[in-house]
Amino acid sequence: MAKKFATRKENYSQWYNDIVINADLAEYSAVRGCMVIKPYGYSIWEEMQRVLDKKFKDTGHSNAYFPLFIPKSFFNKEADHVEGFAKECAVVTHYRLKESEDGKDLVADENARLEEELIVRPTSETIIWDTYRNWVQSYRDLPILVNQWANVVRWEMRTRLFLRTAEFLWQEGHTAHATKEEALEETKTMLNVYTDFVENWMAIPVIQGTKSPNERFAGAVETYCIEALMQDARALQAGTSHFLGQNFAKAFDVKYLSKDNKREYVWATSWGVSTRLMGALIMAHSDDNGLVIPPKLAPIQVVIVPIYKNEEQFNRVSEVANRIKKEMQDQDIAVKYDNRDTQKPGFKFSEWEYKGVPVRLAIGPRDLDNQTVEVARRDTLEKEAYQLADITNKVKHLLESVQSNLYQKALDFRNENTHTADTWEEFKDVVNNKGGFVYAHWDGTAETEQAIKEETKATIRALPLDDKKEEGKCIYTGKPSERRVIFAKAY
RNA sequence: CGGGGUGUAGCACAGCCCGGUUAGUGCGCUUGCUUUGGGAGCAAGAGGCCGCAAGUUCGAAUCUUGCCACCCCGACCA
Repeated sequence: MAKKFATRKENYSQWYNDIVINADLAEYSAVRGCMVIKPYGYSIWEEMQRVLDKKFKDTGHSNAYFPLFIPKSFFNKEADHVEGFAKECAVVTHYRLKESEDGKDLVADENARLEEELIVRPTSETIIWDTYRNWVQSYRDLPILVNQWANVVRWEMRTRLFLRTAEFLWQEGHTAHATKEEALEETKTMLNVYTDFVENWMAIPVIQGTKSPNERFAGAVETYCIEALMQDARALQAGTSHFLGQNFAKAFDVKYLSKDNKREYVWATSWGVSTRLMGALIMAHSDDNGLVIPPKLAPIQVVIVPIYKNEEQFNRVSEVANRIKKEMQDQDIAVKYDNRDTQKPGFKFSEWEYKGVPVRLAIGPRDLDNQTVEVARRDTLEKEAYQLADITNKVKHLLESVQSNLYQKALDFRNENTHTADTWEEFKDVVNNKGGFVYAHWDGTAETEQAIKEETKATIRALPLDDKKEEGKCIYTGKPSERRVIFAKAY
């Protein structure tokens, strides 16, 4: 009998938590709001990093590393930026501990107070732009195309594994350009990199758009985003790419001398994705049997489970299993032969299924006699006996098929959960009873957006990039509108 | 920061109201035998500052006070 975990229908957030914990992805730590990412979970993140890092480098970027700590005064320099992040900053005030009076405890040494307090970075724009000032003098120094892989801290009140934790891992790209056009192009290039990654590796369809002023990154002129839909019909922002204009260049006085010998402020972008993508991966594909990982990001793509009654059988099965393993490794398939003799086959089936391994092979005495392998695919749970001959190629195609099937399923789901609304009543009905993305007219004001949010909890997820102009009336105020925007309840 | 809840074995919990032998149950763990094509069975074991501190009492997991931590629901957010 299978162990009982929550199903999506019963309790969606419990289902999510069960998967994170029982698939061995992460666990709560001793530190409030912070998690331990366990080896299996981290290996998925490493796959994401590997793919993204290559894409960044292929588009001309280099990695660098900037400090974890940021002098408090840096934060004051860009007004919107401070306002956006001040409420969730961790502050370092002392640099030494000492024994307390009663000798039972350690306390911050009041004689070791920092002259200037340090902020633990919630994002690195300020420290980076303070640094870039020294890197830029001439147009010949531009562009600067730098990315950093780092941890950041945002002191959240309520946290959820991967989706929102006080500390999280991410990458942040920070670029500097001579012209506005070039910076804008960079912003869009990186949005496309993210789109390509999320759609073709994570197998999650996304909508590209820009953010409304309310949802825009603190300090950005324009925020581009990709929005994905989870299985509970809530939206999740999967990545953002910001056009920062000259805001940070002005705040940190970063100027260059142009060809015609004029002092000009540089133009900036920043862009990032975080371990939150792990949450997206889980919620987009997994089912009531556990995690489902798209093959292109699976740390283990194929697991081989031997079935045997005695040592003699085990040896014969292992011989075949090891041969298949070697053959697959030569074809760059990540394969694991689970030859533990401490667990039974049924246990292994369940375990690997719960951990989302895309393809499972089982080999037992019957297969040896018939020259077959039992092949099970995780996405559909279908099992089929394959002839042993040419198994590697067949599995390779199967992996491709799983990958595209997952994408198609996610796309179908999104299409089924995308609606339009033309009146306020209709809008409320869709948001409350159906969920999903709702295309609706909006008068373009922050007040209306705020009011809609307060009454329905739905926010504007994106002003889609590929939309067509369409005359209409704002669902809330009835004022004229030129286009539909996408509303949804979001993570 | 508001409202609610919980701290007892690695995990999930019972016991507390109504104080009284050696603090239990399930899962997990160890050992042995039998098993092995979808989470095995039987038997024998190991494992506890009952969140912390003080108080009441002959006696506290249980009653009182204080503290701490975490979880859930709201406001804020990638």
